[in-house]
Amino acid sequence: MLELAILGFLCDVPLHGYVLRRHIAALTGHVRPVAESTLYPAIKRLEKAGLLARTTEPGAVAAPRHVLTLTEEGRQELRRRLSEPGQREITDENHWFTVLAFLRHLDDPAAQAAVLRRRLAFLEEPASFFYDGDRPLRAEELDDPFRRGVLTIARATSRAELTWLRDTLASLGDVAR
Amino acid sequence: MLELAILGFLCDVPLHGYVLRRHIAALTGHVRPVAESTLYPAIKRLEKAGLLARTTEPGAVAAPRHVLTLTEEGRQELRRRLSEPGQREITDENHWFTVLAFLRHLDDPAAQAAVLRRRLAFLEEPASFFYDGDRPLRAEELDDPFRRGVLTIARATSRAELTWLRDTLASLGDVAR
DNA sequence: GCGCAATACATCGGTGTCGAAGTATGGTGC
DNA sequence: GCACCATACTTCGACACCGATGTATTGCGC
Repeated sequence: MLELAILGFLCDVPLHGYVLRRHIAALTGHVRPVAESTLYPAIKRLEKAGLLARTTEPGAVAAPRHVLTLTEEGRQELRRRLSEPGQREITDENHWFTVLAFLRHLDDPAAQAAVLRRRLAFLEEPASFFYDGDRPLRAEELDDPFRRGVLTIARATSRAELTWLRDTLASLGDVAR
Repeated sequence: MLELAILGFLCDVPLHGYVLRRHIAALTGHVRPVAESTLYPAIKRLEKAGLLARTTEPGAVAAPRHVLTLTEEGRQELRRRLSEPGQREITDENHWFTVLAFLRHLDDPAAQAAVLRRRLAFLEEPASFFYDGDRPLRAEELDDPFRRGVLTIARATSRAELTWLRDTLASLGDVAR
């Protein structure tokens, strides 16, 4: 998720670590802050893997800055991660939103639609948080107001996302089935 | 989050690891599966900390089962974690839902309301995923349909949750301010 | 009688993440 | 002139988490 965000931001324009950090903080920071000591090693990993290159510039205001540029391999890897996301990227909203934030970098509408369809399939299968044996419980069946809240909120999210997914798939020229 | 779920489930009734695993899978598994090799060490941690006790029973169907019971310290720790959740528990929906799933174990309505108010405060402060400088961008201002989706979905979730939060706070006898 | 799934738990190496602290520079307030 | 903050990046130890693999038992289908 973090690596995807790094690749995604650098795909637009070269950045140095500090600005990248602020970009990532804006994207996911209010929900899940990223520590500096997580970001910089992640950058190193990606650099070591040849996905991004670093050129040192004298710091405009402070310490020397490492301007990071996505390599061609990095660009390919970004497209690979976007077109073949892991299951966690599909099911976990935090990860999913990161995929969505950069999905435009996948220039093939069919490939974009394929990713959206995976999320659609996930949302369409009946799943709950609370069960009576194997039977998913509906909000109305719960006494607990807090658990009822979970289902109420999840349902609202799901509904909004299903609508958006179907609309967007249609506008991508995807044939509904 | 995992530890909270373990404590929460065991607060109701003693369970052995395998059943606990299925309970947790039902609660959060469709979004974020928990590996066996994560659950059992977590159980050991909690046991070592004196939060739960283990009694070995001959397995009804297979290997001997370790029936886990929450100790009095465990019960206190659960209440502590519920009444003073970390910031991540408030901001990250995955964690927040786990808190909500067990918030009823906090028997004081005022304490429950205090937790809900923290989430309310978080949702009420203006935050986006995408910015133009410091100014949060609205869905309508985005060209990217996928980023627009993120904002659309997040807004729907936020709206539903705010409604639910205010209703529930009112029914808990909490005075709106 | 054999394979296979489900039950039930344990171990282990690799790695991602975090908190805390450290280094260094330049600008601002007092 | 000095503290303090923002910029910009690094190092380190601790540890939660994961995938793979192992062990053992019971019950089912064929």
